[in-house]
Amino acid sequence: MANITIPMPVLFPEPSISINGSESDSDGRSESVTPKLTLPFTENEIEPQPSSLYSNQPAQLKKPLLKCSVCGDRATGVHYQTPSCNGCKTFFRRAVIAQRKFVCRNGGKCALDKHGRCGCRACRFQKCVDAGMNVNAIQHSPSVNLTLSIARKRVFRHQHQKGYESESADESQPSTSESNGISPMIFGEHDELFKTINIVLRIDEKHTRLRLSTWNPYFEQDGLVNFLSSDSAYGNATRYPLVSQWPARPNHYVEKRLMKAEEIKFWYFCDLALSVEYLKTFEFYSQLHMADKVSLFCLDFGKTNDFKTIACL
Amino acid sequence: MANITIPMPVLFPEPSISINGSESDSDGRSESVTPKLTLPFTENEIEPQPSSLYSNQPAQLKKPLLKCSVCGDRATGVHYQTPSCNGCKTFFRRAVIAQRKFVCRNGGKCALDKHGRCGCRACRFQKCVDAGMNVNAIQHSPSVNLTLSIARKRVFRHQHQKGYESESADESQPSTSESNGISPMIFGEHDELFKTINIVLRIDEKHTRLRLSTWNPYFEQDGLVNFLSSDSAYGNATRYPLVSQWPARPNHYVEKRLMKAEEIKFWYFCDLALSVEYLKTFEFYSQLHMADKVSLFCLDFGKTNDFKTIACL
DNA sequence: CCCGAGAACATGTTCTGTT
DNA sequence: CAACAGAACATGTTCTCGG
Ligand SMILES: [Zn+2]
Ligand SMILES: [Zn+2]
Ligand SMILES: [Zn+2]
Ligand SMILES: [Zn+2]
Repeated sequence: MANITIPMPVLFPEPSISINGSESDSDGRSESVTPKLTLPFTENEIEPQPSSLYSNQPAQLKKPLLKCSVCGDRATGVHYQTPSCNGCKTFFRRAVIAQRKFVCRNGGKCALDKHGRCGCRACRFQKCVDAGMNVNAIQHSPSVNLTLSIARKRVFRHQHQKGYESESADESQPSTSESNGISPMIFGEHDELFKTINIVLRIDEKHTRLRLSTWNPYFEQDGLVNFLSSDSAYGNATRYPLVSQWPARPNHYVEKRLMKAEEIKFWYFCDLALSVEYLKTFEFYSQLHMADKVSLFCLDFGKTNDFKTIACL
Repeated sequence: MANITIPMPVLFPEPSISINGSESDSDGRSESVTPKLTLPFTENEIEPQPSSLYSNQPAQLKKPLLKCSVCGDRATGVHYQTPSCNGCKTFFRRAVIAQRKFVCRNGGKCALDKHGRCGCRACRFQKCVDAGMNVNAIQHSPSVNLTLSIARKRVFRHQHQKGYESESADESQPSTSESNGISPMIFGEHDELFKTINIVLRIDEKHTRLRLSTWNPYFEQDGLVNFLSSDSAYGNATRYPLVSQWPARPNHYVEKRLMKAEEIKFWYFCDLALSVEYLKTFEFYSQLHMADKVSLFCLDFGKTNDFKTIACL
C-alpha cells in the first residue's frame, strides 16, 4: 500500500435544504404523499408566476434604481461594497475564491456594457476591483460568527424537516429525537465532532433526496471507465424531482422506449451507484498504485458484501 | 448497525479530461512545471480571442442559417432531430433525463420567443416535443456502442496524460505501464471490473486536479454542520486553476487579509477535506441511525489514523 | 472535416439565512 | 423587514469524441 494520509473533517460552505412549503401558489394538488418540500417533490411542478424564472418581465422596482458600477446593468444592491448586478457580484466572488487570474489580450481596454461584460474576464474583474469591490467582503468562512447555538439550531431544524422519508417505515423509531439530538454532552464546545455529525446528517439528506428522486443510474450506464470520472451525482441531487411513490406513474412526455423502464427504479443499481458516488470524493486514493487501488476497491465493497466475488482479485 | 445494502458500481455519463495543449494562443509561459493541461494550469489564464466566451460577437456563419423550431433563436444545428438552438437542446435533454414534468399555469398558451423562452418551462418543453424533438435521440446510455477497444483506447490515453503529478515523486515506479494497463486477461470482456478500474483512474485525476489547484479548504471552514452538506468539491474540481508550485506566488488582486494565508496550502486540512469529500457520496449512510453513523465515521478515519482519538467515541 | 450528443465550463437568477 | 452573502438552481456556450 502506498502511503496514505488520512485527513480530518474540515469545514465548508453552507448548504441549506429547501424544505418549506411556502411556495407562491397553493394549487390544490392532492397527490399521494404530498410532502412539504419546496422544490419538485410532487410529480408535477407548477410553473411559478411569470415575472420570475428567467422570464423577461421588466419587474417594476421602487428602489433608487442603482446601476451596476461594472457593467451598467441594473444593480440588485450593494455587493462587496459596490453597487452591482447579480452577474458581476457572482462573477467577482467566484473569481476571488478560485484565485483566478485572467489576462486580457487587448491591454485591458475592453469595453464593458451589459452585453459585452462577458467578453473579457480580465477586464471585467479589473473593473470590479476599480469600481470598489472589496475582496475582504467575501466571507471565505461563512462561519466566522457561527456560534454553537446557531449550529444547534440548524441541526434542530434539520431534524424536524426530514419528514419526507416516507419509505423505510422505521419512523416508528422512538429514539430519533434523542439519538439524533447531537448531544452537547458528547461534543461540548468541541465544534469538530459536532460539525462532523452534522455533516453526516447533511449527507443523509443529500442521499435520501437523490435516492427517492427520478435519478435512475440504470440509464446512465457508460462503463465504469466513465462512471467515476463524472461529477458526483450528489452535486445534482436537487435537480432530480422527488418521486412520491415507486414505480412512478408514466410520464406523458416520455415516449415508448423510455417509458417501459423509467417507470421503475432499479434499487439495486441505484444503491450501488450511490455507493460509488461516495467513493468518488476520497482523497488518498490518488497516491495509491493501481494494484493497491484495485485491492482497496474490492476490499471496500467486499467488506460489506459479495463484491469481492465479482472482482475476483 | 442498521441494515446496509451495498451497491455495485454502475456506469455513468462521460467526463472527458481536457488535456490537450492546443489552446488558441501560444504565449511563451515558462513557469516551473508547465504541464499540458488546457484549462487553467498556469497561474494566468489568457482570455481567448473575442468572438467566443459569451461575448456578444455576431460570429458570421456561412451555414443555411437555421432557426430554432422552439424559440426562433439561431439554431446551432439539428438536435434530437429538430433544428434548435443550444439552449433548447440542452433544456430538452435535461428535462427528459430528469423526468421533469412542468405544469403551465396559463393553459399552455405562453409565448415563446428568444427572450421569453424561459418564462414557462412547461410550454417550452411542450413546444420542443411538438417541434419534433425525439426523446429516443437522447442517449441515456452513451456507451451503447462503447466497445472494449474504445474503452481501452481511453484508458491508454489517460495513462499518458497524467504527466502533471509532479509531486509524489514515485514516477520512478517501473510497473506503472503494466500494472496500470487494465490487463484484459483479468477483465476480459467483463466490462464490469474493467469499468471499475477506470473509475478509479478517473477519481485519481479529479483528486489530483483538486489537490494541486487553488482549492484551499482551510478558507471554507464553516463547521462540519455544513461541510458535508455542500456539494462535493470534486464537482468543481476543474473550476480551480492549478498551481504549478506551492506556495503560490501572491495574487495581485488579492488584498492583505487573504494574501498572507492564501499563498500557502494547508496540506493537512486539504487532504483531510478531500477525504471527507469522498464520504459525501456514499449511500447506505442514510439508513443508519445517528449512533451508527458516528461510529462508522470514527471507524472510517480511525481505521487509518488517529481520528478515533479525537472523536473519542 | 462535419455532425450532433453530451460533458465540462461559465453565467445569471432565486432562495435561504443571518445580521 | 430590509440588505446582502452565498448556496442552490437554471440556463447557455464551448469542447471532446465517435461516426
Ligand atoms: Zn454588472
Ligand atoms: Zn480585456
Ligand atoms: Zn431555441
Ligand atoms: Zn406556459
